[in-house]
Amino acid sequence: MLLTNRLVNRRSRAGRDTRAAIFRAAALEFSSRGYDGAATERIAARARVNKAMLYYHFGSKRALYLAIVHEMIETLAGRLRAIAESTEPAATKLDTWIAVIVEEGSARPWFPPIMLRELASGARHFDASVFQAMNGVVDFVRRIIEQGREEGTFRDVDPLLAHLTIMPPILLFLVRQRVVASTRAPKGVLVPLPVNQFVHHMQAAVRGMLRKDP
Amino acid sequence: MLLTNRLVNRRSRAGRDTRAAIFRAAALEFSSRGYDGAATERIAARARVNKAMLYYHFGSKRALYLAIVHEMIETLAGRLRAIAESTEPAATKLDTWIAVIVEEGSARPWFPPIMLRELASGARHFDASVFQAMNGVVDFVRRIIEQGREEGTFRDVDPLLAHLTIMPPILLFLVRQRVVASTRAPKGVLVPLPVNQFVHHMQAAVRGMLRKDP
DNA sequence: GTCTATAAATAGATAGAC
DNA sequence: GTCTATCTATTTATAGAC
Repeated sequence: MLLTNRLVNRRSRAGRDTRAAIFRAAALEFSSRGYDGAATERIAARARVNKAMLYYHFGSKRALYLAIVHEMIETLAGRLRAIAESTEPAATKLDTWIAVIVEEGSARPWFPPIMLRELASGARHFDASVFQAMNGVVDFVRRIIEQGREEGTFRDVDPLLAHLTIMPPILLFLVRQRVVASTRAPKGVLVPLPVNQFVHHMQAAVRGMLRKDP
Repeated sequence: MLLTNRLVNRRSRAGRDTRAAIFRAAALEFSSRGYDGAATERIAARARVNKAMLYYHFGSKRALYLAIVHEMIETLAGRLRAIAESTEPAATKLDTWIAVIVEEGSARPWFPPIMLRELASGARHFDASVFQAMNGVVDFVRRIIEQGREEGTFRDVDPLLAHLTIMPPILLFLVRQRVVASTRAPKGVLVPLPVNQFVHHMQAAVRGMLRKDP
């Protein structure tokens, strides 16, 4: 009786902590090794629990992976939707758009590597809801470009092509940042670049891509 | 004695054919599954030879992988060097630059996925000579931008940032093309895009990024 | 050069005690 | 909820016949 008081919504405090530890450990393991390269053994070790806990809390390696992917995709898509639906000028929206992707990708260091690897493998481990979120994001780009054209500041650019020009450099920059951070005496392609400088560069590049006159 | 006539430079005709078959099969397997996900068993099956042949011809899974990476990086770096060293105007060089990356990436369908996955994992399986080739490529970009500034057509853009804006969209576009090709009733992020349209878009976007006026 | 057979290690997943 | 122990399949790699 007293024991059940320690249960909160079918899951104990310790249970939620363990689940969160596994989630984070798995995110890092998947991000540095990829789905196939990730070992449930190493995930458990990183989370300082036993391998069996992983199956108790998530059911399978695949389900654990999808939990991580869903969380990151839906968080980002939610923030990008808010930008598209705000009342700013289109040009300002795109500046924020870039800053937010960099921000969310930095807050979840596992996001860029996982996303890149999935795209490289034809999104082999994604499910329908992930594609739905991705399609939503392209639709937000479409709406922003349409707004910019109505405001007379943007030229006609295919939204998918625009998206394919904005997102990849950010993902690659962020994975590069992490390689740079763990490299001593970096040079060449691995010289450090401040995040702010990159954001400003991307904002300028995207303005150049959509500018009406040239 | 008659038998040795069939040997060519220490390797028989059949030996070279087998080696090439393994090379190609491995490139496709690595590209769709990644280094860890790739199985030597499946590579051998794709090449229609026995698994032991892979070790006879290449020594190890890692050596086989590096042979593929070296071939693709050095071929591309060679062509990009030729562009940088040509006598065209800088703006023309960048148009060709983009077209050539798309061309080489299309000729070697395994190139974009392998490259993306390596970057996602911090180039874990690369060796020093690969980094050297990558550094060379950034240096070619630097020279082209300097030329454009001397010609008075380019503004001052960090060569590494420029490279990080040009290469990633191309890699992502090419992996996307292959997903699209194997998807029926594609929509949203998976609608087909003609390669020519993408190349023109990228050329315009890069011109916009480097244009002097603003 | 090419094969079959197999060694040795490691993977994902589960049973069952507590 | 958490653990130890273990099952089964698959992995990279090699030995040895031809």
